[in-house]
Amino acid sequence: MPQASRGNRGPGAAAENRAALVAAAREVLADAGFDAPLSAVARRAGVGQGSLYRHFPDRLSLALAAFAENIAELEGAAARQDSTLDDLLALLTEQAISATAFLDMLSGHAEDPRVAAMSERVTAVLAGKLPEARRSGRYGADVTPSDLLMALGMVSGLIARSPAAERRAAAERSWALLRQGIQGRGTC
Amino acid sequence: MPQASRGNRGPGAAAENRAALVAAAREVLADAGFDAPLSAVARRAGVGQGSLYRHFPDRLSLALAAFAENIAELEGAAARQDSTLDDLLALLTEQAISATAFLDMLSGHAEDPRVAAMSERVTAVLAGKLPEARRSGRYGADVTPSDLLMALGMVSGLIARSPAAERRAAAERSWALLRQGIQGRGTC
Amino acid sequence: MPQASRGNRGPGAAAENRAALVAAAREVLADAGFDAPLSAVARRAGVGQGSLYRHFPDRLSLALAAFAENIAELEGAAARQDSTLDDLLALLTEQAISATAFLDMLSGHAEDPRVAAMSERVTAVLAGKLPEARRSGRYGADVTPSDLLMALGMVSGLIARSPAAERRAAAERSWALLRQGIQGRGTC
Amino acid sequence: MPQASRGNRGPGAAAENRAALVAAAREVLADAGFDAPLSAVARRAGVGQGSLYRHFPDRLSLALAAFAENIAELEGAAARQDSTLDDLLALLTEQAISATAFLDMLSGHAEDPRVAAMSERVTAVLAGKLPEARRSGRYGADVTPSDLLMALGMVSGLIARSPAAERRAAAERSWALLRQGIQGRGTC
DNA sequence: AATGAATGAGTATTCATTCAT
DNA sequence: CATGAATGAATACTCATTCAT
Repeated sequence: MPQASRGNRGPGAAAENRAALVAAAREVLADAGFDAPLSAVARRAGVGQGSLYRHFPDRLSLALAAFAENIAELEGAAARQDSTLDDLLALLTEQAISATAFLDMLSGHAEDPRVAAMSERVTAVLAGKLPEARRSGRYGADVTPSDLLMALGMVSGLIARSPAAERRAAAERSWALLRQGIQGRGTC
Repeated sequence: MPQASRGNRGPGAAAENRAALVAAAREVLADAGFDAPLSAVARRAGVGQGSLYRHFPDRLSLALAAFAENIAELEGAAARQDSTLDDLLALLTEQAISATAFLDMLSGHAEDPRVAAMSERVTAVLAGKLPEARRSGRYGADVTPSDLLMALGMVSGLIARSPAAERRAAAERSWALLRQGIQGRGTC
Repeated sequence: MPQASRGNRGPGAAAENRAALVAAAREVLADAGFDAPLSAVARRAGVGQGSLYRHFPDRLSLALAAFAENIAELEGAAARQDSTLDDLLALLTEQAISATAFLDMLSGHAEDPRVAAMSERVTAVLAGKLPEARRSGRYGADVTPSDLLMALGMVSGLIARSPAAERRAAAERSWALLRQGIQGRGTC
Repeated sequence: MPQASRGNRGPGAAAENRAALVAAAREVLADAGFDAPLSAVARRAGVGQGSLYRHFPDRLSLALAAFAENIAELEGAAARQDSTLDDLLALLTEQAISATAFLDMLSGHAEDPRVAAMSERVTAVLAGKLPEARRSGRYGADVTPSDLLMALGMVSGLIARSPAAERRAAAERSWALLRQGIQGRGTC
């Protein structure tokens, strides 16, 4: 819902504007995907186009800011001793369900150093929980953190193309498949 | 390479035009993805924009026609007695590598009945080879044809976001993961 | 004065539109210079933006079309047996007075092959009259057609920065200087 | 190279800011021409936009300040007894080569009284050297200081539209033409 | 008086879609 | 039924100018 123009509220509004832009970007990117019109973000933030470009000179920098919160949440979860790799993947999946654009960005712009850094943070977090997860037997010895990131990208891509109502189900089905593998467990 | 305009060749050219549009769509959608400008298709086909819309009232109907050939090829392969499920998945993966738009369409527009019908044909083909594949031990007992289609969609989504040069590698990595599963095979 | 929208008048309007665009471009470029907004041209022509871009994919192609008439007029004048080099330069000066953008384009975009071709045509026309002009004693033996084009560019540049009311006077003063030279004629 | 922001240095910084703006304007106008973005000037000066507008309410007043140094240099050169008119024109030409915007401003905004005053100073300087120059025979009896200023404007205009690498050559060719005149020297 | 952010109008360009011939 | 042009909405991006602090 576009805010009414609030006039020039001066430099003091900078932080407020930035926050409004980030919040608006979260919503707009969630709704319309990574390629959503930036003008829509400015409009929803109740902020002039110019301010958007001042704070975020390109789409990627806006998206990175919008999803910084996702990373923070993830790292926060990882910091809790009792959290497992499964928990983190579940969290990331929830994030993907509410905004596909997040993991889409990670998979789709790997060449950008800022995106690479963000991917790295995700990878690091997953890597931290992997040894224990392997011990639990739920993760194979040869699964790497990078495999997990790729899997997340695949799940996210699938979600992105599912109608909103079916996203959770799609996520579950795809994780089930990824866990078990097509070959299934040997009958032994 | 855009065809030179062939002038107004009159009503008799209908079939020819349709074929040219389909061929052009294959190329353009492969190059520029599912969202490629339709004008580019008409241009490459050497056909007026109006004719494109007459034959194919919307993007989806054009894409369906463009990829009908993929399905035909797939069914042809399935008809050969000695072809295995692995062969068919390999073929579909090759198709995805050369034109991501194909499987993207199947995953991304499942609500359209024509797309659903096409998905159905793919599913049917896979289903036909599945029992034997299970017997070979390479596919788990609980894997459904629909799982396979979903997996294809996931692979295709991943490919779509990879730079062209890395697509084959991405496809291989993702299939490896999907086959084996994250849990790996039990040690038994 | 912007025309009211005339709706989609169909392909038959193509030539009419093109002509309207060229005419509008002549006026707009004359008024606002070579960098005038293209949207103003479309508006004045009473034509959609898209049509403008269809006919003229870039600014230069529009300007070239707009000033093709200038060249034609020049070549027409040159074709008359009794016309002199002075006449042609006077004509070009008049053209520059009514639309600086013409010669500005020739001086300022020499790298474009289409512009180069147009400059070439001007040069050729001047070259044709130069021998006789030299015999008349009004042009030095060492003056080349390219010198003349450069001189035209200088005059045009001067005109461009003069207020409209003073353009003719500026043109006259500058030609006087260029003819006579700063050193003046020796007293002999 | 843009200066790092120096923070709010308070009212005392006024003179310093002004100087920084002038210096920045010299560089930016030289690089990007008279129409360069003013924001670029403020940025390079390391000064807020507001300060720029406070010191220089419009583009012209900034440009005038920026080029005051050119005038000073010119008057300094003129003050040396052994300097000739040729020297001064050479100096002005060098100035035009390094920053077209200077003479462009003089030719293009003659209606502004401040610009007129600056032109007047240039004219006066040239006028001072003209009698002697005439005696040397290199300048005709009827050449006025105002002619010289006009010639400078023409040369500058030509330079402005030449690629940077060709500016010196263009200046030389055009001065050659202006000196000699199109008619050349009579054979007498 | 300095700062630096806010604003929004303006411009280029693209493309889906319609329509006269 | 083909043609190809017309249309205009949409979008990215830039900058001059104003203004709260």
